Amino acid sequence: MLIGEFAKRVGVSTDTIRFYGKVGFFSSSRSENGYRHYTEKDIETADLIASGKSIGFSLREILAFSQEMTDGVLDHARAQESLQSKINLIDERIASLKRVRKLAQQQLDYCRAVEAQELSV
Amino acid sequence: MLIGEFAKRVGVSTDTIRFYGKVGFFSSSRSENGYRHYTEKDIETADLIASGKSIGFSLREILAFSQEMTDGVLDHARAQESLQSKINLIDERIASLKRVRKLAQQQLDYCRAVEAQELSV
DNA sequence: GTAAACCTTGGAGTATGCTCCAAGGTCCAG
DNA sequence: CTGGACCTTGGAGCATACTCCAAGGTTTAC
Repeated sequence: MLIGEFAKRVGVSTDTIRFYGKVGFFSSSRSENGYRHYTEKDIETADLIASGKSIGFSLREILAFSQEMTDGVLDHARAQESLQSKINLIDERIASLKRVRKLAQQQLDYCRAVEAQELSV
Repeated sequence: MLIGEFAKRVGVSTDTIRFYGKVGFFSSSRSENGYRHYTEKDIETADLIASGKSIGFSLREILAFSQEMTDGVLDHARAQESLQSKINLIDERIASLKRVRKLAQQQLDYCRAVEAQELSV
C-alpha cells in the first residue's frame, strides 16, 4: 500500500511516516515512479512504535528493540541479553510509576480527609 | 542554600536548575547581590521533577501537578479531579508497560526455545 | 488534456529540555 | 588587594520528534 493509506491505517501523518523511514523503520521498497510501498509487517512495526512511544522509549531505542525482535533468530545470545535488560528497565519504570501513583493517592486521600473535616465543623 | 550546593544535592547541573526556575519551579528568592536561594521544600520539588521525568511526564505537566499538591488545600474539588485523572493516566501507562513487557518476554522465551532446539539437533 | 488527488525531495520551523559559552559581578582567604 | 571559587545574564547550539512548506512529478477520472 502507498504512504497515504498506510499513514491513515496507523493513525499518523505521512510526514511522520517518512520521518520514521529516515530513522530506519519499515521495508523501504519503492515502485518505479519512486513511490514508497508498505506491507502488513510495517503495520506491526508502526504499532510497536506507538507502544514504545507511549511507554517513553525514544525512536532509536524502539528501532534497536524491533531489530532484535527480527534478528533474534540469528543472534540469540545478544538478543536475549538485550531483551532481558529491556525487561528489567520496564520493571523499573513500573516500580517508579507505582511510587508516584502512591504519592498522588496519598495527596488525594488527604484532600478528601480535609474536606470531610470541614464539612463536620 | 545557593545554587551550587542545591544542584549538587539534587544531582543535576546549575544550568538545569536555572532552567527549571525559568519554567516556574522553586521559590525564586534572591539575596541582595542577586544570588538565588533554595530551601528544603525546593529539594522536595526537585525530587518530584526527577520522579515525574522518569515516568515520562513533561516539565509543564510536573509543574501543574506540583502546584496542585500545594494548592490542594485551597481548591479541593479541582485538585481531587486532577489528581484522580493523573492516577488514571498512571494506571494506563502501567498497563501499556505490562503489554510491552509481555511482548519482550514472549520474544525472549522464543529465542530460548530456538536455542534449545538447535542444541538438541 | 486538464484538474484533482496522489506522490517525491529538500529545507525551514517548532517545542522540549537541556548544555555550553562569554563577559562580568561577588565573596573570602592569605 | 589579588586569586580563586562562587554567582549573574544573555545567547548560541544540540538532540529528539515532528510539522509545514515549496516546487515538482504521477495517476486517475471526466
